Amino acid sequence: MQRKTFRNMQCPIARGLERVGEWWSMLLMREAFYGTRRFDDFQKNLDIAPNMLTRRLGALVEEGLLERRQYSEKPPRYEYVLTQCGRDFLPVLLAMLAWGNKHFAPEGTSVELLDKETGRLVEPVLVDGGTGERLSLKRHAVVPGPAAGEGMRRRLAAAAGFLAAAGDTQAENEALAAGGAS
Amino acid sequence: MQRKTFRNMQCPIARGLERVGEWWSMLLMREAFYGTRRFDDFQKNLDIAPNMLTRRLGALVEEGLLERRQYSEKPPRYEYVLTQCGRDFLPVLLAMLAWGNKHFAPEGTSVELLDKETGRLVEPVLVDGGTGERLSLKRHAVVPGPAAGEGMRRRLAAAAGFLAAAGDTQAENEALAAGGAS
DNA sequence: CAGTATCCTGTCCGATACTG
DNA sequence: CAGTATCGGACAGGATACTG
Repeated sequence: MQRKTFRNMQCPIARGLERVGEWWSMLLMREAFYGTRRFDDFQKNLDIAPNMLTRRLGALVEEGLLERRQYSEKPPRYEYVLTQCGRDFLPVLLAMLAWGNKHFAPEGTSVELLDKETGRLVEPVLVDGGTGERLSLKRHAVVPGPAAGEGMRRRLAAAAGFLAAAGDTQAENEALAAGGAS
Repeated sequence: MQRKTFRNMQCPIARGLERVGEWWSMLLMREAFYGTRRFDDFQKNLDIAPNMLTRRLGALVEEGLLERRQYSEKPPRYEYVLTQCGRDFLPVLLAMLAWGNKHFAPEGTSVELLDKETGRLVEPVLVDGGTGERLSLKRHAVVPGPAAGEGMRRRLAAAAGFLAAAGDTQAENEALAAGGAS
């Protein structure tokens, strides 16, 4: 019973983790966004063993993040391209990128986001698409959705109380808004 | 030599993964944001074995995401609270939440984000804090930073070419902007 | 309540060799 | 070029018992 399966859990984060929780999965996704499509390129760029690559690639295909597409008849050749679901994963990657840059690059950043129009560096921030407001613990809360079970409702009720309270303190107040490099 | 260490890699995503890549780490962080501070509460809420909890909690403390704080003299009692670095991780969690809700909740969502002022659901979106523009493959690019080595520069040069090209296609054009539930 | 101490197992991952 | 086939090791994770 090595690992519990999170699939049946209500938490969307756990469900997401179920698909990209393996060590290589997110790195493979990063590569896919960099434009890598071929087995061989994945292997060279990531320095991953071929059998592992086969497994992870296969898993991502099965989960619907990548699509295995034949691009040559003879010899038969396949490439791996992002599906819509896979493309929607990009924000997670960019949030990770921002976080990594902010906290784990003491000697300076190696990868950055650039606004090609202004030529300035991008500061990735999470906002509400509807209002444009930065997500903040003061204004926003985590609430149960329509499919939430009884247990989840109780959990979130407790959490909501905390989040509201936390919003009152200055430190935690700012926390939610800060997405990346200050 | 079980797993390669990503610590020395230039990629900020890999570096981040090094801290929260274990299965339980992100779930522990989620719990911390829900307000869980005590060992026992983590255990009950996550249904995790106590030895594993000790290990993961200790790792997160060591990585600087959590702080172990004594809140009682006698008997000595400790609690685990988010550090600044830990709080800055929230955007990643929320991006995951949005992605999970969008793609892996066929029977409806169980956890949602609410704007307490308007009473409307939040649509988490990643934007450039400077310009307020949604991140898009058309307008934004990944570029090497000051600390990028030669290898990284070459990699990103190739990637930038692809991303620019991808920005021309409609599907991939929209992809970057969509953070969560449409 | 907040862990520590053991023991066990699954599997993630690495290394290497081989194929159409 | 794009994988498949084996083999092994390390460790994440589980179960359970025990302590101040």
